[in-house]
Amino acid sequence: MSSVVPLQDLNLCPVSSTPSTSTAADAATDTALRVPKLEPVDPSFATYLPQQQLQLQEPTQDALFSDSTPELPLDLQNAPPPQIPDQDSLYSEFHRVSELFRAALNGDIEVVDPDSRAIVPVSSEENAIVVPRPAARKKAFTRSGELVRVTDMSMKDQLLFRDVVRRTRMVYDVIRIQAVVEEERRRGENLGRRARGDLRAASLMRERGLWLNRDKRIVGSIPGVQIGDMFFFRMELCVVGLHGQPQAGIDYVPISQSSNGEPIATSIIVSGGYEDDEDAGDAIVYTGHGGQDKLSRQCEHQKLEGGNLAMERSMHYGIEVRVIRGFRYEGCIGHKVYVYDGLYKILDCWFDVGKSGFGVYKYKLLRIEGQPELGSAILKFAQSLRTNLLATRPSGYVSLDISNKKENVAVLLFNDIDNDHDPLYYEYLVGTVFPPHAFNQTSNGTGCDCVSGCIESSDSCLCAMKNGGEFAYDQNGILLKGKPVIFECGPCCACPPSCRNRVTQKGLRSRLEVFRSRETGWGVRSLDLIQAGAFICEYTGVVLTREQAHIFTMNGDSLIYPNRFSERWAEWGDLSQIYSDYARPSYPSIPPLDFAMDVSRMRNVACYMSHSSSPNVMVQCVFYDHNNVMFPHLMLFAMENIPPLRELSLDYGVADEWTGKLAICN
DNA sequence: GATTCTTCATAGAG
DNA sequence: CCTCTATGAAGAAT
Repeated sequence: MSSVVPLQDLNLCPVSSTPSTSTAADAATDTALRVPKLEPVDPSFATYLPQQQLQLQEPTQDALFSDSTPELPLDLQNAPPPQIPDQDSLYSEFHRVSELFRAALNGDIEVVDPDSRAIVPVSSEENAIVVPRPAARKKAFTRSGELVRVTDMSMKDQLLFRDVVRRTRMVYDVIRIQAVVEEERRRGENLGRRARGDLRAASLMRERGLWLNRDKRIVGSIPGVQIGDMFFFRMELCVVGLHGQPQAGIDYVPISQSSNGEPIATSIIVSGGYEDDEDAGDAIVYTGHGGQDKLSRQCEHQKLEGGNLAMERSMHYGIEVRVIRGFRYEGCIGHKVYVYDGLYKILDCWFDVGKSGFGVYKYKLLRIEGQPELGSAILKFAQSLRTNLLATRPSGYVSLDISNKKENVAVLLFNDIDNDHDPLYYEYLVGTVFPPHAFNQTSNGTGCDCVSGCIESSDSCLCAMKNGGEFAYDQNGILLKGKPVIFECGPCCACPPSCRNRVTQKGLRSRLEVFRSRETGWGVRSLDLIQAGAFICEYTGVVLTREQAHIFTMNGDSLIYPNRFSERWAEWGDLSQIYSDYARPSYPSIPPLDFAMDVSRMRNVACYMSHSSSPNVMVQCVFYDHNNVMFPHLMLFAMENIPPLRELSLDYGVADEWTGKLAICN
């Protein structure tokens, strides 16, 4: 069970800032010692929790946002008083998300605390006439200043919050990408400033009350955000609640909202914006803000105010700070990536003369021990692997390409824990082998005739029509929306290979590595950062019809049954609840998958992926070389940003004790 | 409350 | 590569 530790009484008991090697949990205990009035966890919370979990057991994207979603009432000041008991001690973010789901699932909308930005009923007439006043909105959207620390998360809680965060980020990403696509479609291919999808997504989600963790100011880790998680935009950090400032480097509770009149820092971004920073990973010397001109040149002395004072106060009270690092990163959208690196203690603070000759405040931070490995260090390590593999990791590589150049990117085989070389003994299968009659359909001859490339705005592209009048991918090959099936352009199309509607047929793009682990046997990870919605690889095998599978002599568990994969694509990209006027085209569907795949002799990377009930990879059915709806390609896409060297996982859709991978590969 | 100020963004142009 | 500029949004301060 989770509990919330209020920090509001911290002014009563200042604490000397001794260097600490404690963990976050220890830190909570420290606070408990310091704060005489530690509020007990609300008993009602205990009964609340299981209910919450029940609510979330069958979450669908549709359920997340009901049609009757959230228009805020015009005048929040006159709104009825909150009906929520014990609002102070309840972890209200938990509550708010629960209410979203409850309302969406039952259609039964309750009045909830308007300050929590949960669903509030509004009559339809009001809704129709009124444009909400900005002022009213502003008030409703302000962040709380109440400091809490979330401790004692059970495994169930962690999975729950992980899922909430994952889906929130998925919505953010999809709005962001679609905003850019729409903007381009509207303007045609004309020049002009590109739409800021990152801003658009954030503001839209803000209107809908979908920003997380605004009801409390969380000290320490954010539920559902893991060390090493990667983000491409500062606004996304705001949406998740990891760092609430869209530009500023220090996030803090301001004096005006602080219970004791002192500002308290909760998170910082280390992004190289100040020349006096010194970043050694576990230890950081961080520069305060201020004193810069418009060109980011230090031109005057910094003052001990705002975030600078907040940092000093956090040090004084021994409050840990989240650290997010920003890097330039080629090959990703925006060319910048932000990595959550965990919690740091502020050990020291002093006023120093910076390189510019002007005075700056400096803060010595040390990473709290006992946390998972530094995400940014892994990123750098992976970068080094990509440029100089064997120098970086001299031993452990069993093969530098198990595909034998069949894939356009080498697939590595790594094992540094035992002598198992198993994956070497299978023939590498780049594409699924379908039975010959799969290609004998009359519909095979259909393709589009967009000689100069497919443009979906024109009605002439047959392939766009087949996909419900739109393409499945953006210009970077990112999946916009999961569908029962996707038709890419194929050999019968007149469009060039550069056509936007050809993605999975081009094969691997990221450097994958099959690796041996003590926990999960063989697994798969990537040396490259994989963006959410990106194509990863096909799940290949030799297709057997039901009859063939039946007479097949082998043990049935060694076959892959594609209809068992859980249909995660349905969670990806459905925004019909965000845009109320969103026209949902009717997508073609296909009959239930009725074939098995033999991977006993020929296989590719995919079958080494581990099973997870909260996977980061999903299956999407795709056609490109034939149109026989009985036999789609099983294409794997990233469901979230997958950091380099993090294990890929699939929901095989079976009971946890049965994993396809284990049955097949071990 | 409304307005001003600040800010370790972003995208594109030169 | 770099440097510069326009646009932008949130939150803190006033």
